[in-house]
Amino acid sequence: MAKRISQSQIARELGVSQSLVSLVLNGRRDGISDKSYKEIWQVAVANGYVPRGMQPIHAPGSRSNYVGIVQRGGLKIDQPSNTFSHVQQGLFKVLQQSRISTTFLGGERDLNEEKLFELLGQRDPLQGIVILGEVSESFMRALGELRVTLLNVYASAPGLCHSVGPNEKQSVDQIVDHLVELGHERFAWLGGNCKLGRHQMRLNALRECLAVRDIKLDDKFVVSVEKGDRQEGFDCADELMKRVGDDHSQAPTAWVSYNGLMARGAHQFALLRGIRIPEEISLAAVDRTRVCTEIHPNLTSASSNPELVGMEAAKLLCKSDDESDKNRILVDLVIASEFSEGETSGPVAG
Amino acid sequence: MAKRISQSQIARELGVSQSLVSLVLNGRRDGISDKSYKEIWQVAVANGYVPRGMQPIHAPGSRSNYVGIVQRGGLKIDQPSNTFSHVQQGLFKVLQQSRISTTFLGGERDLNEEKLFELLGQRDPLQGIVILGEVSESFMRALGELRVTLLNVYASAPGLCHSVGPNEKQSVDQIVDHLVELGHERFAWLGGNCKLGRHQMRLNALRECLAVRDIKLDDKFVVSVEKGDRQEGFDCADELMKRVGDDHSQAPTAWVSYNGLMARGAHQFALLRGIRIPEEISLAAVDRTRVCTEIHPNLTSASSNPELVGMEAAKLLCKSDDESDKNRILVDLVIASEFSEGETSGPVAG
DNA sequence: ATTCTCGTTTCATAGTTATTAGGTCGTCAA
DNA sequence: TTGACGACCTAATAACTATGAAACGAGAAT
Repeated sequence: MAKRISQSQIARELGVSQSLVSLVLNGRRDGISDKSYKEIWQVAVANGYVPRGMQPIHAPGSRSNYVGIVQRGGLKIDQPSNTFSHVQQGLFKVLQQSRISTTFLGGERDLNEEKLFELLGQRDPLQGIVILGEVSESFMRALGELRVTLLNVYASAPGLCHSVGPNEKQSVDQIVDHLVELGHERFAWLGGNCKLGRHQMRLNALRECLAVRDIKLDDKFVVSVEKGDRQEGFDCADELMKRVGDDHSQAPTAWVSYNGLMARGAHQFALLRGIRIPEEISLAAVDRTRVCTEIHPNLTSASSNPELVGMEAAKLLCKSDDESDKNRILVDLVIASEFSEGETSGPVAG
Repeated sequence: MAKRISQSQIARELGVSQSLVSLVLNGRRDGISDKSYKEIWQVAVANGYVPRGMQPIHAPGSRSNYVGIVQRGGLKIDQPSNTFSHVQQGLFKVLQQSRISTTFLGGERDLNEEKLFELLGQRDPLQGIVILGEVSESFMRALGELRVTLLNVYASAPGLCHSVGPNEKQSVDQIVDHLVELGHERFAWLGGNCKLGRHQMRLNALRECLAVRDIKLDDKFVVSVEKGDRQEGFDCADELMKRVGDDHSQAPTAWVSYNGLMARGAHQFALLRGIRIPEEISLAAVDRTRVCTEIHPNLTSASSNPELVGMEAAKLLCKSDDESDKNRILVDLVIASEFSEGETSGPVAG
């Protein structure tokens, strides 16, 4: 580690006295020329001068004023209508009671190890960082280098940090239960974000929940695409109907979609094609965000309440420093799923 | 001003040596008992010990590490699909280059003067605060007490702070121009957030733009409601069609909506009722957010790009301290509007 | 009991920073 | 020319902090 620079060195470099440097760096302005003031600060900062006596970064268990937020790659701040904005709302609700505020650090793509250090090096330490969604392991390790409590929501990084997530199995089970009770036996899957583990979890859960009830999910009616927005829901429904073709006897009567946004897209597709929901097709989504109820018809849906996910995450972060460092026990919370019957599901036709 | 406390005083208070205090406050952990470490930090912080050599606050043109964000009442973080998330994206884009991050302070409702002081009293000062939307003057004054640069987007508080906003007149003019060119002469307004000045500005702009072209906006076809979300668009369209009644001869052929969300709601209403867009009705929105293009049909729309609004706001904040305090000149920026022809507008029927 | 070891703390002092009284150098008016 | 003044800066030194070597004390090993 290079030796720290001293005020005297700064003074020598500029040909002034150490006294002057001291005065300037402590903010004295009267009786000091603007030129000196600026030059001295400039040299001080450029040479990485740091104050003596205390490095606030090392303060233990001091509640910091900030919690950082990092998003998985592929998301930008301006596409938030999904789950994560609810998570943030939950975080905010709890954290504001401790006068902690949340700060957005960036997305997986915007950040690398170097940038993270730059970003966090100089300011007061964060209470923790919440990672929204699934990020690469290398990225997670880079975050780990920061020696800050990490917490991953809607994804887990086993062994690397805490996590809070939804109960996918239960959500899908609630949906299937409801649809089977209505008489549905032929299901379709409208899948999005298919590269994410989350998609696989939901689809697998669907297969298993159907299997338990002696129903097989026909691969022909499993449509999955890369993203998970409204348009993708529309496209999936389109593709699904193409696969169904003219033989309607075996066509699925219940569509389960990866999330609420896609369900809305699929619903719009149905409206355009004159497919009546819920009379002909029942539509349900694994979701519990605002999109389910933002407009009629409300979506039949089940998932863990993302606001609760955020609230639990916040509680975990607030607690984390009481015991902290020693007992590095990682917590994985699974939030219970809630089911809501909407206007997009009904008894099977005929 | 009270005299600053020294390491030796901390040491005396705890009955340890100054050396130990020095080691601890510089973050040394090996060979130091946890008890000492915590006690020393605790006393140091409690007594307001500050490091020597430099007070970064006084650095000239020192950028703070944070910009605060405050939302108008009536919005929560989890209902962001609208304009402001784009604004935040723009802020982020520019600010991250200066290693500044944004931090959410709360909504107009969550905050009062006292809370603001609590929130900001102890941490390093903010580079500035961005106020999203229209807030009460008393709230704005409370913010003013913080002695931080303020900037209002999508609203202006004349004489109190900077502002950056869209060019409503131009947006509406572009829309009207486009629709009139297509032959439309009978217009309807689907208005939302009617209590906000923004709504009035847009509606007035529409009246004026039509007047210039010798078209009168029939008050019968001006529908305005309190909120401005998808459902409200649906409801407005519903109400509008009720007012049209059976006499279709004078029915409006062009619907202009307050924003994109409401246009989507109105579009869904049209789909349900079998009203064909754009064949029977042309639909346009004052908007430039993702909602315009998130799914087909793209909306015909015009407005200032909210991301640009955010970017300009960020630039203003970064600049604001170079000259800063002395010349307290308030800036009001108006961002040019962009028009985009979508799939929801077409030549008038007949 | 003695010696060793290890974790913790202090001593002693070199290295840095704060502060006050005073110096230098233009400028301006008598 | 002179001296008063103000803006800017430094010398000198008091005050504070950092750090390697040494000390201390509680077990563990001999």
